[in-house]
Amino acid sequence: MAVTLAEVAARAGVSTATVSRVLNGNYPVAEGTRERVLRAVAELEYVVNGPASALANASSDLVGILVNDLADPFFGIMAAAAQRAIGDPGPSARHGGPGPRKLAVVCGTEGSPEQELDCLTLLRRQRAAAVILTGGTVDSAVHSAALAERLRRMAADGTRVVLCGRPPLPPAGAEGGRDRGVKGPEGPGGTGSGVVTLEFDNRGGAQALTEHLLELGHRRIGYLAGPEGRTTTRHRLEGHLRALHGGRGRPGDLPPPVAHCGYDRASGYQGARELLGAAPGLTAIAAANDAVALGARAALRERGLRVPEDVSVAGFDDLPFSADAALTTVRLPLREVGGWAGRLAVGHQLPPEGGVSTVRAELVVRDTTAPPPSTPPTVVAWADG
Amino acid sequence: MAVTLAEVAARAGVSTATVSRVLNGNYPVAEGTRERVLRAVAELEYVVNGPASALANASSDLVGILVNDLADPFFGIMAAAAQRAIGDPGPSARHGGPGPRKLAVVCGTEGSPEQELDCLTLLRRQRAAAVILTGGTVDSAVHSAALAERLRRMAADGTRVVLCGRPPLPPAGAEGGRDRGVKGPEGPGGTGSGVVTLEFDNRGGAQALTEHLLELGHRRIGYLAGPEGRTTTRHRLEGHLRALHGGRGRPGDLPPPVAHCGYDRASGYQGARELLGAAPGLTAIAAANDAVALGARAALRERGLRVPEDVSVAGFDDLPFSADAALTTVRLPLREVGGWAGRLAVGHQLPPEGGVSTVRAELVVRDTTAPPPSTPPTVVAWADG
DNA sequence: CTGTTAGCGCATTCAG
DNA sequence: CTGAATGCGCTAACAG
Repeated sequence: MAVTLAEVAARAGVSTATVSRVLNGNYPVAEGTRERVLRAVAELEYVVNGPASALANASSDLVGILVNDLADPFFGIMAAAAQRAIGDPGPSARHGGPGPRKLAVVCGTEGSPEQELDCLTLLRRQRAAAVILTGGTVDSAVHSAALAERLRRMAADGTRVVLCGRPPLPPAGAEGGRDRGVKGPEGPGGTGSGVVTLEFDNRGGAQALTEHLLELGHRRIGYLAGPEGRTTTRHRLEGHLRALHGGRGRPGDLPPPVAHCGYDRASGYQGARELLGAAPGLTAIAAANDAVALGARAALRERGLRVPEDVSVAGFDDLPFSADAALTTVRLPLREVGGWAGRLAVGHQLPPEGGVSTVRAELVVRDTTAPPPSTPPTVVAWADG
Repeated sequence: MAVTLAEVAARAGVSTATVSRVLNGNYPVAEGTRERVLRAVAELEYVVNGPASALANASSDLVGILVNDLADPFFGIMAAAAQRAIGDPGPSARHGGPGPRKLAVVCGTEGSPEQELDCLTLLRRQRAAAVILTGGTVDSAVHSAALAERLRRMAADGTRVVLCGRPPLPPAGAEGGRDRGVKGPEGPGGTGSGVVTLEFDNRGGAQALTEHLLELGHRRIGYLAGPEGRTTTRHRLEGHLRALHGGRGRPGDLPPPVAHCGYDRASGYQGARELLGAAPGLTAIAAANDAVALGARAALRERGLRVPEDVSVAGFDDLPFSADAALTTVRLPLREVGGWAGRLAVGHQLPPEGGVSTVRAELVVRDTTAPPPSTPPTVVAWADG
């Protein structure tokens, strides 16, 4: 059904071994022979059979990138950067040959642990060379133990595993299953498991943001957290609370107003309405991400509140549209980290010491935050229930 | 390095063939045997070797989804829907077994023909079961001929090919290369090439939108087209011009104000400034997509123009954030079409008659369009050059 | 119902 | 430098 190595060999008047050698460029071949082979390849429009090749040398050239939400630019940006880095020939492009370029593929998991595991299984089947898991995950001990187990096994089998924007795996701990005799040459030592982690400093970023709000003079700050039970949500919330309790702005006795919602704009809109209903005196709202912040801002404006004159609003991530909206937020170098993850996945770059690196988040102050009004803002009733 | 079928067979006390049979569930196996095998599989945590399997039956369970921009929700939404449809067991899930679930992977091409071709090569190598190409492409005869050639070859080799939100392939035409003897059993007849197309009615949508503007009374309508040389850009622009020239609103002698820009929000912001500079009397701006429209709106507001009181603004696509922004736009059922494409790719659904289906675009009127002001809007100077 | 036997297309020893 | 031979892990005929 498709041209094979043998046909090329026949056309070039050589053996399959020779063709294989020129194609892989990892073995000396006479120039003349080489040319004839290349010509035959071109004429026949030969394309290597990936599966056969993968079978023969026990590994494919495919790298999986797992994302929680394909439609969210937060993931899109990282995935695109990682993919670009992976497609890149890399520094080791010594031979003129095209080299074994990898195919980076992204899979959406909808943030569900089950789908994440499923996806890993499918990639494992394909003997993927590496997998990159992006973004936070469900904040559950059993899930993370299962996932860690699985990831460690893959790493031990030679698949490179990189966590990107996700906390490190929990320690091997607990029921460390029997070693099934199979004990191949343990891969790169280093971090104990071969899994490398590029973690975001979500706590630090959120803390810095809330501190900024406190410094401006805000004392009653609402927080729109993301969906409950996710690591990113929790870490950012922790940072927020730490700022509240640690800084000068001890906000009295009232518990800090917090509402959970989704990570999308519509959720932010809804969440802001709840928050205002429950805690009317707010002069600022910090959100778990930019989309939520923008939704909140829309809700505020609808209620007749000006941003930032009456109420300040801030987000997290600094996605492209946030700059355009002049949103105060916390910048995460998504593109850079994605590229880094990609390079790690294909071995173009060495992992950080200890296998874990924490990526700093940087406060970006723009136009949606300002000192609170001297008199509490006037609030009109909602248009509807 | 990994558990193989043979090991499972040994553990279960059966032959490899039997194990293969229970795993594929496509052949009768005694209940007792079946159980033993399944147990062995579980105990050994066996995972099929994809490449080996693909090699043995000349096709893998992988489906490629090509998108122009991973970070753009326009593609994200379609890709996510397609992926979901592909992961779905489908209507033919007769056996309780997990069945041959497909792995849908998305690859970003940055809209570049070269990368698109590269990506197809890599997928071809993997013997992908199907590929879905989403979104418009470069509007060049040579590129589309090359791509068509390639796609037809893949289709002939048994790969299912579906075009999603992209115009149909040009006819086999011109230099229809010699048939290299290889003439496998021609796939599904129908459209001649086996390539199925789900096309968006970009012209019709754009036309309807501009007609809406004309009906409101606008006579001087600016158009923010997307990047030059792309099919989507051209089709939408054509629809706009058709409305202008065909309808009641013959806009006098002046050529319609059109500016090209990128597909992102920042481009829309920039483009709107250009447009206003070149054609000051505008009372409405139609944009190639929602992101551009929102960028334009930001530029207008910055200039002190109210939307829609002074100037109307409209987009295209109806992405989620547009509803929240109350943007008048043209709705494309991205999720639905993506799902459809996914089902076509895995054969869960039959292709449309003739292999081509045009998906209607629907005008969605919201709050950013209104009749033009009775007196031309007052325009203040830009803050900077 | 189940075991045996061939390849699938390629990379790689091992000889020349 | 090159060719012949072997096996990767699995599926698909064929026998039993």
